Amino acid sequence: MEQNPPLLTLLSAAEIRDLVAAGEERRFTDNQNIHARGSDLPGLSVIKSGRVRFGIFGEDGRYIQTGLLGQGHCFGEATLFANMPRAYDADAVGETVILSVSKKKFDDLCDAHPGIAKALLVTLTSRLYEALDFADDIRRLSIETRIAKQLFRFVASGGFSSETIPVRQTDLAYALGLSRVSVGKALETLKRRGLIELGYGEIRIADRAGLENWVIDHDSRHAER
Amino acid sequence: MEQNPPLLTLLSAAEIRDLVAAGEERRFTDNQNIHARGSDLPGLSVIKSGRVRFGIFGEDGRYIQTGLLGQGHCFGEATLFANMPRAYDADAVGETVILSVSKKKFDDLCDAHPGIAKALLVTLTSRLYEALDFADDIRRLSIETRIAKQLFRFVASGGFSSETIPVRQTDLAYALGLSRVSVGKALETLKRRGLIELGYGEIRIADRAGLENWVIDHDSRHAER
DNA sequence: CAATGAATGCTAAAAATTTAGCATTTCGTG
DNA sequence: CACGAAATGCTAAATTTTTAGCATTCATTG
Repeated sequence: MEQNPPLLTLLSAAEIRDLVAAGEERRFTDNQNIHARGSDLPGLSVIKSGRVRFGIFGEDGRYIQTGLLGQGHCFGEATLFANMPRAYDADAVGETVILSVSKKKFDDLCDAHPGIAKALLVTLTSRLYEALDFADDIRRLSIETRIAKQLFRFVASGGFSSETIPVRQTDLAYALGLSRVSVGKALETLKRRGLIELGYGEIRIADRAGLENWVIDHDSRHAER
Repeated sequence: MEQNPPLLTLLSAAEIRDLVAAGEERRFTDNQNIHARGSDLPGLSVIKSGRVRFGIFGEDGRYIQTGLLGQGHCFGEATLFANMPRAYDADAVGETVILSVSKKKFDDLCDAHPGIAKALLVTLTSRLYEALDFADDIRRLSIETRIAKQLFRFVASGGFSSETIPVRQTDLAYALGLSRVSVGKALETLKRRGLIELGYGEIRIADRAGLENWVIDHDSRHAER
C-alpha cells in the first residue's frame, strides 16, 4: 500500500526556503472553496497544513471526489506545464494553509534549483501510476476490494492518528462512484470477516494485516507470477 | 479531444540527437513482448516507430488494456523516478522500434539538458490528467459516451490515416473493462444515430462533429458553468 | 470458390447494482 | 434529557450488465 511522497519531503532545506519565499500564504476554513474547476490562474500550490479535497460537481448536483491531498503535497502542476485550466473543484478539509507560487516565480525558482523539477518528476510519476492503478481497480476488482484499497488510501493520504478513519459511507460512495447501498453491503462483508468495524461517520481498521491480505488475495496484480 | 504531446515533439534537435546517441535501438515484431509486468531494469524507452500496447493479464487470463502509445511517446518513467518495477506488460503493435536509454545515461543526459526534465514534466502532467479523466469517465459516464471518448483516444494516439479505426469490439471491451455484449449494444446506439459505422474489425467515425457533440452533451464537465 | 477461423449479431437467463423509500441509531445541542 | 439533524440499516422493485450460448457474416487462403 505504497503512497506517493509529498513534494516537500523531496526538497532540500534550501529549496524549501526559496519556495516559501516565492509564495504567498493563503488560509482557508473547513469546506471553503480554494478554486473552481475551469479557473485558470496558473501557479503551483503547496499544502502547508490541512487537507484539500478534489472533485467535480455534475450538473445533476452529484459530486464525485477524485482525490484528497494532505500536508506537503502540491497541486496545480497542470496549469504550469500543460497550460490547462483547473480540472477539479478544490475545497479545504479542515483549517488549511496553502502556499501559492505564481507561474513566473516558479519558473525562476526552477532555473535556480534544478532539484525542484526532479522532485516534481518523482511526485508526478507516482501520482500518475496511482491514477492508472485506480482506473484499473475500477475495471478489475470487486467492490469489497476497491473499498479496502480506498481505506488504505485514506489512511496514507490523510495522516490520521490511528486506524480510525473519519469517513462517511456516503463519502466512500462518492469517491468510488458507487451507491451508498452497495458500499454498505460491501462494508458489511468486510465487517463480518472481522477486518473492519463500522462507526457513526467513521470506519476502523480492526485487522490491518487481514485487510491487506484481503486485497492481495483479490487483486491478481499482487499474485505471484 | 486533446491528446498529450509525444515527448519527442517537446525536445530540441540537440536534445533529440544526444538522447538517440545515449540509447540503444531495439526492434520488435507485431505482438512481440517488450517487457513483462514486474521486471525492473530501469531505463527510459522512446518509441521511434510503431506502437506499444500496455495492459495486465489477470490470473483468470483476462486481459485489460490500459494504454496505447505511438511514435514519439516514451514510457518507463516510473522505473527512473519512482523506483518502481514495470507496472504493465508492454507489447508491440505492428513492427516497432524502441530506443532504450539506461538510467545512468539518462541521468547524465538530464544534467546536460535541463530541457529534457521540463519536457518530461509536460508529458507526465498531461498523462496524469488523462488518467484522472479516464477514471472519472468510468464513474460518471454512460457506456455510449465512454466508447465515444475511447474512439477519439484511439484516433489521437494511433495516428491512423483516416477516421477508420482498426479496433475489434473485443478490444474496446478490454480497454473499457466491459463485456462485449455491452459494447455491441452501445455501438448499435451510436450507429443508429448515424455517428459511426461498424465494420469487420474496424469502426468508422461517420460524423465526427456529431460524435463530439454526443460527448459534450453527455459529459457534464463540458457543460457551460 | 469452398473451407476455415475470426469477428459480429443476437438472445435469454442470471447476477449485480441502483433507486427510492422508510426505519433506526447516533450525536450534538438547547 | 428530549429533540432534531445526520448518518446508517434495511428492503424491494427497477434497471443495468454480464454470462453463456449459438447463429451469422466476413476475410483469407489453399
